[in-house]
Amino acid sequence: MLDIKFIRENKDLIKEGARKKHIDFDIDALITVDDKRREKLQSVEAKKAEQNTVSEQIIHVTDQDERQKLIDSMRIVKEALQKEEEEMREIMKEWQRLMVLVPNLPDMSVPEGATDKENVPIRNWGNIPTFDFTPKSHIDLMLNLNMADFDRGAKVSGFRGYILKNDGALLNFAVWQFVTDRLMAKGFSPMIVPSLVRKETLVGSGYLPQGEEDLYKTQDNDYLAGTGEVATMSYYSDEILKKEDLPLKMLAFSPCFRREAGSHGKDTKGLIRVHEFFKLEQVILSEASHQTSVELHEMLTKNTEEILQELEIPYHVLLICGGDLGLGQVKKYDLEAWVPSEGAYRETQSASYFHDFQTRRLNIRYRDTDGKLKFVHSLNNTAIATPRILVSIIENNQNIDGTITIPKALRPYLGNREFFGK
RNA sequence: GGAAGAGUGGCAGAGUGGUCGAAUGCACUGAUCUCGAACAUCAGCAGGGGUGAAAGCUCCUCGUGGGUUCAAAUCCCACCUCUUCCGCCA
Repeated sequence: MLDIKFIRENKDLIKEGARKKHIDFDIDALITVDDKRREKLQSVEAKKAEQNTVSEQIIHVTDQDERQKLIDSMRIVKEALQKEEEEMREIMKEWQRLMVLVPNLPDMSVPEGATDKENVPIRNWGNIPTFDFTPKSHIDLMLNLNMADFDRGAKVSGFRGYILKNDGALLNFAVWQFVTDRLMAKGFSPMIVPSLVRKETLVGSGYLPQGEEDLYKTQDNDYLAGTGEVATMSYYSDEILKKEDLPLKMLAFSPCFRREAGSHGKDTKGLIRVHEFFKLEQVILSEASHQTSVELHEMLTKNTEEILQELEIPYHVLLICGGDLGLGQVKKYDLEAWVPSEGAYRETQSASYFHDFQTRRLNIRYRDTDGKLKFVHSLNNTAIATPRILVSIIENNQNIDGTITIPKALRPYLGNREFFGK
């Protein structure tokens, strides 16, 4: 959500931003509704002011006739006021509906483009492995080594179900612990946050009402969140933070649930796209400064790159184009890891910043040195998502005999073994 | 699942129909005192909106949303959250 004053004063910027994001938004319709809102507001307030003034008189008037006359006159004002307030409610409904559709402004450095095809690769790391044999998919590799079970996963859990077992389970634990250690060393506080959240929590973080389709809902009208960001951002909602505590760096672990409603037929096998997965998410709340947001965004991206580098996974970084940005995002980098069986990079991490777009709705503020309350800035980036990242770890490190070389960084977490399958 | 109670400013806590945006204390800020600090004394100190160049004027907010009333923190209804007790369970 943006500030209506800012919107009114920067109509052209908003228009240009929406164009760049390829979001169809009629700003003039919003301005028209806002004009109505202001007009009605003034009229309502004038009546209330009258009501307050006369109420004051009623208290002090001793003459009973005079008093009754005042009360009668207020009865008329009251009726008119009730009618106008009803009109105001209607206006506000429309106003709010439009306000949550206003896209945040993309950064200058965001490239033009309509779809993910126009995202711009800005750097590569690592050498794509060449195999003198036909590389197997993680599905075959894991089945052969008894690290996973997909048939029984589907039997138990349904479509896209999976079970990690033995070294597959241990590898997952190792990845979590490794990433947690690295980010704690960079000042992130580890947290385990709920996936089962209230509707208000999702509305506050902007995943509802738009994202209803992709969320699981319980019979108590709670939801299963698709990312730990939801609970983590809401953690400080309606609070005033201390400036000296900023930036708050959180590393949130949570199970994540996605219905994948729009992805039927995509990635139907294996661990790439599943309904239930786990994520360690970096979330930052910082002072309200564009410069700080930019610096922290680069830092978040670097953190994740370092993790992939230590895991020895070839990846590239994409600068996301306007049309592929979310409503609130100012700028986003996606990291994609190499998947040999597909001969392609697949998205594993995503780093964005929002300025105060999220925190305005969540009402997270701090008192700045000038004494004013300001909305904090928010940023987030995946630290690691499992089991998807296991795909790249396993496939890139496979050997001709079907064994898997364990990346050095993970060995301390796996009893200093060098291989799976030996 | 059953029963009872509670939600007021950054925090604690008073306030049961009009003089209440709200006593008091703590915290915080400034001044005085001091070589400096602590102590003490004095003063200031909720958030948001409208209008205005500004000073100012004005509206809203006592968990949330409705209602009663000329008038609601205060009365009524619904919902949310928390606490305590009983039951059940890990």
